[in-house]
Amino acid sequence: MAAARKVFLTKGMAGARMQDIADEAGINKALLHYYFRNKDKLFGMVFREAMAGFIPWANNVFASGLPLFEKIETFTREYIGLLMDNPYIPLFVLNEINRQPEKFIRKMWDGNQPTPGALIQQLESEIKKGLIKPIDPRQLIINMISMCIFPFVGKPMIQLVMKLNDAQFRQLMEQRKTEVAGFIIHSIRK
Amino acid sequence: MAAARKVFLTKGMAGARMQDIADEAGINKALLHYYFRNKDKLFGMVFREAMAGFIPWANNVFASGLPLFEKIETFTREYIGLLMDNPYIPLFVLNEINRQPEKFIRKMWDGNQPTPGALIQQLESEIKKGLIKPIDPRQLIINMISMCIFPFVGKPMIQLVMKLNDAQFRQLMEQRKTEVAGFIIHSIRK
DNA sequence: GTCTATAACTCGATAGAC
DNA sequence: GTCTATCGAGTTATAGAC
Repeated sequence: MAAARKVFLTKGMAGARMQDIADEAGINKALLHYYFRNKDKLFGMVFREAMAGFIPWANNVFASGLPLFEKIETFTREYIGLLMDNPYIPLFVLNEINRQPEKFIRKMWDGNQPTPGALIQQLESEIKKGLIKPIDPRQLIINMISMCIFPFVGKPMIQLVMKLNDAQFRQLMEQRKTEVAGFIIHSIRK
Repeated sequence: MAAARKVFLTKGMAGARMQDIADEAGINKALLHYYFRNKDKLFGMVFREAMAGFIPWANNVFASGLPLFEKIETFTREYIGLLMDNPYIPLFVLNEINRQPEKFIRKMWDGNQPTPGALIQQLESEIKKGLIKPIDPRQLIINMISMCIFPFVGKPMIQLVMKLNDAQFRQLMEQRKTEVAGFIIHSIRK
């Protein structure tokens, strides 16, 4: 499974070879098929595992009883931390969802959906009370998620354009753990 | 070329088949090879064309003499507009850069790089003068690009979670053309 | 469980007729 | 230029010995 994770995450479903995975695991193709039956099943396991590591976690933060600003700080800080440890997951997941939307909805979408509903209600409530500037809650959530995830999807491009080595990129992401929340809060605070 | 564009953009290099492209174009594989020699050359043309539509354009806006806030408004509004017309480009490009970084730098990186240098200097200057709140210019640029591009990379996920059909998603993006700049400017204005 | 050998199939690419 | 037919490499998957 560790070998499959590594190969699928970096090469995607279409680009990965069972031989690559077998080599990575130090076994041969036949044994790999013996364990996992076929490529589709193995891929499905890796994919579901990748989603499972993020969605329930995000739901917990969204549905937590934290005050708005603390919730935003917690989400961005911990989400970016999670992505620093799993930088290939976003591109992998987004890719496969885009390439096979029907299959994804049919087979992978198992009631464990991300539900930003609680956060949307919280935002609407605070706007109503006049505590923060008016903004479409959906736009704010898209902004927050974008700023957390995109740097990892665009990592090679960012490193190239800004001339950063891996250590420098890592430092920039470390900085983002607090910067992103600050950026959002500055924008909506009255 | 139109057929190749369509197939490569949606399926990627590894997932695309010459047969798919031939079918899409209404010809056969042999003729496709006759025109473009091989898959790699055809892919290269599509890829370079995809990059060429965005990078020189971004450079022009970055290097334009516009005042800071107008520059941000122009960039976000027009970039999102461009992406609404070419929604598959970002995931396609980011994917191939991630999968083959060496090949990309060697063959595709032809001196036509995006150069946010002018915008970085402008931000540093305005911060020094005390006209906007202090912020790392690199983080701000990453934030801006993230909020423009990510919604298109994550489109199927967003539509699923927020229960939006294509028309509703389009409307949300139309709204973003002004919302994103407003969000940024609120955050850095003193 | 683990291996070698190979079947069955897909896909890029070419040969050669028209 | 355009087609049919086919080659040859690479890939998933299985058969069968140990």
